Amino acid sequence: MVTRGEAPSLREVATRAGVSHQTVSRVINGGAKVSEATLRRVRAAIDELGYRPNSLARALAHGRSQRIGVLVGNSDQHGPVSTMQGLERAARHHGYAPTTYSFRTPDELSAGVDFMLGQRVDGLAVITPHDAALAALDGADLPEATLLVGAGPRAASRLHRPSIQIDQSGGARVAVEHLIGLGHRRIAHLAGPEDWYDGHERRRQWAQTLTAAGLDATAVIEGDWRPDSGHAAAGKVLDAGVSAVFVANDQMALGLVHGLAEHGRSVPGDISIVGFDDLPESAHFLPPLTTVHQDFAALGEDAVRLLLGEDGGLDEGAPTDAERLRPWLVERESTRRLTAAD
Amino acid sequence: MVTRGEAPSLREVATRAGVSHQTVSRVINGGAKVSEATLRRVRAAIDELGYRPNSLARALAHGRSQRIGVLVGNSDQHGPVSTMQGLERAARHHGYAPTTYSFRTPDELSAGVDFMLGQRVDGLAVITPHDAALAALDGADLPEATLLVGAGPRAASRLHRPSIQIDQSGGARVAVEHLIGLGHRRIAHLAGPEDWYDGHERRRQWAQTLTAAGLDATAVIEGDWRPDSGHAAAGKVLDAGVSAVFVANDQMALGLVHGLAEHGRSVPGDISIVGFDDLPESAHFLPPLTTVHQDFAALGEDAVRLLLGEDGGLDEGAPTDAERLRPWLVERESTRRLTAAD
DNA sequence: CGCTGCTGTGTTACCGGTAACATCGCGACC
DNA sequence: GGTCGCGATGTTACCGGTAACACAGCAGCG
Repeated sequence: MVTRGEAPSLREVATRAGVSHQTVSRVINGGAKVSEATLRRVRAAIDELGYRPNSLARALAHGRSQRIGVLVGNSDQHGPVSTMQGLERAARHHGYAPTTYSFRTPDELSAGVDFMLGQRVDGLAVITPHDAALAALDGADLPEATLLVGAGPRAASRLHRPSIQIDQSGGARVAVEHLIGLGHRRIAHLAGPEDWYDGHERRRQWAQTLTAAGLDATAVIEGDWRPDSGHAAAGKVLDAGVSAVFVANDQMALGLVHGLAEHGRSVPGDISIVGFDDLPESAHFLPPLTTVHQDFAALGEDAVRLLLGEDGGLDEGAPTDAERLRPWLVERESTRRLTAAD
Repeated sequence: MVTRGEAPSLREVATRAGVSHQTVSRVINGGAKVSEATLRRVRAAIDELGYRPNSLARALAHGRSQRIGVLVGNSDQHGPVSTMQGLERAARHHGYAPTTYSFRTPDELSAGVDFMLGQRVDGLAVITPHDAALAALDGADLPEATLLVGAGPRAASRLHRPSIQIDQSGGARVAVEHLIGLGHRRIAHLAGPEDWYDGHERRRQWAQTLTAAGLDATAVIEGDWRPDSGHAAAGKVLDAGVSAVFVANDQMALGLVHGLAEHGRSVPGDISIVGFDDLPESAHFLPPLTTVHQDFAALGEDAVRLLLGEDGGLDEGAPTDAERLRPWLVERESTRRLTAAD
């Protein structure tokens, strides 16, 4: 059973079992009518030779590769990585092997599409909320079965492909409403880049929620998602004279807390903070961060379902399970209620 | 150039250009002798049809898939993920397409090996420092060209495959020596699980460095890498009556700082802490964490070089560039010098 | 001027599977 | 008892490339 060197082929198994190669094929694929005796002989030959079907040949022969391509951008961030992993597991669960390709620049994304086309993947998921990256897809001839993950409906309609994403604006709303509910009236936003779908949506909904509550929505500081930019924003946050900040992700929230500490301000004593993402670390920040949790595993699951359809094809009509992809607030200790004394 | 539906094959291009399919093959592979005129005609046909070589067919035909498999365990941790990404980029740079498969249990690892065998990958990298996972490989028939990444020499020799890893013990040594140099005499270790190669090595070297300095090396608390376990260890750390702790990774260090804060202790005021990994967030922890930085991109690079060899085969003789894979200390603010007053 | 050798191109077989159809043996039915 | 029908198996072609070899045309050479 242990074989070194060249892998045995189906015909070698056939010879050894004294049957035709087609019969072996029937055995490994099951279902077809094979007599009990032949079945045993073939199985024995397979074991003795350590035979393993060549999935490349199989893919070539019946035209479907049983593989999906996953292009993922900015794979140093929690969101994309988690989505990718959720998607990978879900794909495998459906009998598809994911091939991933991570890109950093629009050019690399184009190269990734080319690569996937060459690989003849049965479906393609593009995970990125970054408009500039998505722009690289404008001219490209995407596979029919392409799904945009986290890119937002605008990019989706431009590229004529479906998209799926966690409800960013719902997440932003619960975050801001939480702060309002605690009595905060002056609430800043430390935003992600405007040309990221999630950055854009969180900012938009922050403004809208404040406006709906009759509050001022002008204190916006734009960061780049990284902790350093949160750290650098501390001065501006103080200048804005707010009592609370809705930060577009946990990494920047961490940097901001750090920066505020350097200015002698404490969280939540002087300023309340709500983040977004709920990193594994966020529960142990000082103070533990109140944040918005997103279920990336569910996103990956739904993405695969949407991409493959129940019958293996891309089914545009299938509505995503919106309830399931709604993020929720995780209350910890970085926010406090404003009292009469404030 | 934009094509929908079935992708054109090499023979269709040939027909359109009025040449044989072999000539088209020569054009796309370059190198061979093709006249200027035919070259142009074929190129034109390729463009018009939007032809793209089918990499599956190619792999099948000349027996090498130009792909390497990457099996990665515990892909929720910084280390494995970073290694994987470094490896992915390096592989692509060498003209190989990585197929990744993340596993959580030993069984999934076995399934992953099977899968990769079926995919006929030219090389296989197994990224995990976890002994229990590696044990699943004992009976498996690994491809000849298999490289263990981060598994340590013991597992490597047991499986008769080369391994590569960052110098864990060197990293632990600089961390502990840093604390000793600051005047600390009672230094605990918040360890990773003993059946992880890196956990084991860091612990071993912590003990050895202390012993070499004539200090006591008995205060060990074992965690599970996650922040929660660091948080839970705070009480035990205090009971140990130490002035410093070498923590086996940054996540647990974060949890520990949090736990100590709940006990009214500050870092580095009461206790100095050194972590390991240098997460993107660690510079903004409160206090910013002194830690050991590992260069995972370089590890991935070297891994691919080792796996592919300069000539494409696995070259066991090639020594890894030890200098390059030595981690280094990043001094920040979680440690302080003990003074006469202490 | 015929042979040699090189250049450019075509032909055929093959990689390892699957699909479609052909064939064979045997029990059931009229 | 001959024919039908079906289950079990074999044969052949094909997927889309690459490899090895064949072959035509032409320049260089003795």
